[in-house]
Amino acid sequence: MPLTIGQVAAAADVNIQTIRYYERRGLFPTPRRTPAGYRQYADDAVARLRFIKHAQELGFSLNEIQGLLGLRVRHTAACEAVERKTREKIELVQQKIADLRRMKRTLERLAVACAARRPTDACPILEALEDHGDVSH
Amino acid sequence: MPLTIGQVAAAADVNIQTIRYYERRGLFPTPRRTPAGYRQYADDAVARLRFIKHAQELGFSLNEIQGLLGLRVRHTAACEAVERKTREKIELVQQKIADLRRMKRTLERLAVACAARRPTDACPILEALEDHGDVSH
DNA sequence: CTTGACCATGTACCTGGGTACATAGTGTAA
DNA sequence: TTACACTATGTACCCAGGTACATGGTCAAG
Repeated sequence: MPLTIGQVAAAADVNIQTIRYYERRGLFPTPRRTPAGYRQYADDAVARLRFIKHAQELGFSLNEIQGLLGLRVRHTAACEAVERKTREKIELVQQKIADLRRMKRTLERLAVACAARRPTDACPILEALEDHGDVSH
Repeated sequence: MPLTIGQVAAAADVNIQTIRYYERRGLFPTPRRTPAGYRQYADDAVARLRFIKHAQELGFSLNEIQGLLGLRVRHTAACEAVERKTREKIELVQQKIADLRRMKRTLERLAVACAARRPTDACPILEALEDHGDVSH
């Protein structure tokens, strides 16, 4: 027995508007309608929303997720492509981690300099940020 | 001798529109004008833009940067506040790194499962994403 | 004195990922 | 049958951080 959009939204803990937004974006297939025009969903709609949310948590954009969902059509044949995309995403995530670590080291260096200042010194953090030199790399 | 907005933009490698945008946002003081209405900047405008860019690279939003710039008014007195904000930002960055590491571990687990699949299996990555279980944590 | 590069303003547009609101139709339970 | 919750559509709005465009004034060189 089919679900209404509200039931799907509640089950997946998502805003109704978000489902319609996904439909417009092409992330969600256009569902069957009741004679009155109400959208009718099967249970797999909830699974699809969960898929999208999980993939988002893993750092995939909606466009990327759309690609992943598109690959699902022919399951076995697509698995290699999905794995390739996953490995590409791992690379990106690793790069982000490296950037943030660099950022963190710089911030720590600045905080330490600040803590070590003599009372009347100018703020070393602000000066470092103004510096012409390469603060962040 | 004062600089035009175009000279400042070129020196800091920033779009002219961006400088006016910063002015609207309150990140940039309203500069003196020539009789014809042209903005006139001193050299420190370039330093200010570099400050903003460096701080952005370090993960500060424009609102946060506005706060930092505001603190510059009374230099020595503000240093402690700047240090505090910097340490808060370090915490946030550390949190982001931890999130990304978690994300990376999950992606790696999925990629490995995918590589180990038998030819006719369904794709374990897609199944894991659909799963009701906790994929990302 | 005209041409072209620069500057001014205001407004609209962009990406990403939605959310909100107005207005109208529907379904159901007391 | 009337009240209320739910759904439909279309449109506008939100955040951040800008970018682009239209229209007009200014300045310096030739």
